Amino acid sequence: MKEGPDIAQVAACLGEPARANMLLALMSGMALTAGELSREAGVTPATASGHLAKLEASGLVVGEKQGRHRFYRLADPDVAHAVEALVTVSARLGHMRTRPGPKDGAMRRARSCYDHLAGSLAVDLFEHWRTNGVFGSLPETFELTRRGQELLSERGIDVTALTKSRRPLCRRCIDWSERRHHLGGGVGAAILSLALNKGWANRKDSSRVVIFTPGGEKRFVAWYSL
Amino acid sequence: MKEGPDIAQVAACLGEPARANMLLALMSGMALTAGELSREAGVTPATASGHLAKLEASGLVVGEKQGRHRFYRLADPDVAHAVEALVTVSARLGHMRTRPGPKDGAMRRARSCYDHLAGSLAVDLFEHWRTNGVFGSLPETFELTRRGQELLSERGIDVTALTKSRRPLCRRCIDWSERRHHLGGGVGAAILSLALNKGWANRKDSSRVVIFTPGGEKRFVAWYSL
DNA sequence: TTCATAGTTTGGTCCAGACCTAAATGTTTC
DNA sequence: GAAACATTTAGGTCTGGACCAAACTATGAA
Repeated sequence: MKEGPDIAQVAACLGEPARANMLLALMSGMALTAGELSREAGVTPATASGHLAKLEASGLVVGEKQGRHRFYRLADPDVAHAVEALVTVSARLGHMRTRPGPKDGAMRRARSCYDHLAGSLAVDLFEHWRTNGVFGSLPETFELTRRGQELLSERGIDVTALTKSRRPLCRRCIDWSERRHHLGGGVGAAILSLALNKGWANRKDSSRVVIFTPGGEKRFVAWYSL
Repeated sequence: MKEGPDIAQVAACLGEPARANMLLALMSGMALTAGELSREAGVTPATASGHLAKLEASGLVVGEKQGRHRFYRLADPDVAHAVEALVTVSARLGHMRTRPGPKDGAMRRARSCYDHLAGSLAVDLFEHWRTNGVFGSLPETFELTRRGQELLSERGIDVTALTKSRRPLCRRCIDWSERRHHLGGGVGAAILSLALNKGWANRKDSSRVVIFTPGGEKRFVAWYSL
């Protein structure tokens, strides 16, 4: 009848409290089992199974069987981006379910966005690298300059390995607390896992907050500074 | 009970075909009356009125009374951004609302989007002018550069008359088939009517398809080329 | 004034789909 | 093997909400 994609089908999937809760839980980037997601959503495993089948059929999540578990994760960064956009709208409209609390500050400072780092810390990093010529021009997805490649390699990120993946190396991603861009894509993901591996930061379980230790934050800033 | 904004409430609003169609119609940035939106959505005015009340209560659209009409428009750019993100996801998943038909090719080439031109031809024009400095910066609505004003006047568009109207001179408008921008606003409308008046193109009745004659299309491209 | 048009409210029908329990299917551990 | 756990399927209930017709309100036109 009309031109254009059928956004209602996708939106309807998101517009169900149980499914929305599952997707928000998956926004941390971690794959979760069907059981964990059913608890997250507050429904029985049977109901959750139905929801997950629907989400998978719509292409919003992908499931992978592993032993007697089945792990689900967001299908791709576009989905995460859409969820973030909805979060932005509903946050702006004051449909918050929690009041701003102590955790909120930490959330604004650093959190995971899908599988990379978001928050003011991540925005600072992006800004610093951008003004220092690490990236070329900046469309939605983009590449590293030669200088950028060297800098990252020196800092322990295996750029050539990342290049082999089909995933874009760098992607700009809007940060909803800062309203500016931070770095996503393969490099963004590598940075978050590096910070976690070095012990500079830890995920707060079952939440998107990433907590940097006092020393860890200093070392992280030193690490990315040029 | 969980942290975070209540995305389900907003998503549920979008997850209803009638409401989704209304929002997509509003993505052009133009304010539309309740009646136009009811037709766009394919429901009776009564039903549409209920939907619009819901959309307004959720803060996705704002309505403004003007005489015996009531004009609705998207509440703010964040809403447009969320809709775009959903379009991206659903387009990638191939959940298109159209079935490919013979008309589809013509439709993709040129059609009317309210009162201005959309489709690949319109996107090309916009792209060409943009890269040649006809416009300044490009927020939602924007102005012509001095150069742009001269170019349009030379080409038979009375810019000073358009300036007098309250309507924005230029407006970028998302093109559904191309997923890029084309030109709306007063100038966009003037271009379409110029093409029709010169006999380069005709509207196919009761459809949005605009058919350029073979010679007309050549002359149109020559007309806008710099 | 009276008529026409735009929009909303009301009342009622009807169906999609969210939910549960119970039972079936798989997988790992003992 | 059997027992424990994870997940899916089957069957059935029940509610939210999408829809329309008709009545009502408000504005503009004749």
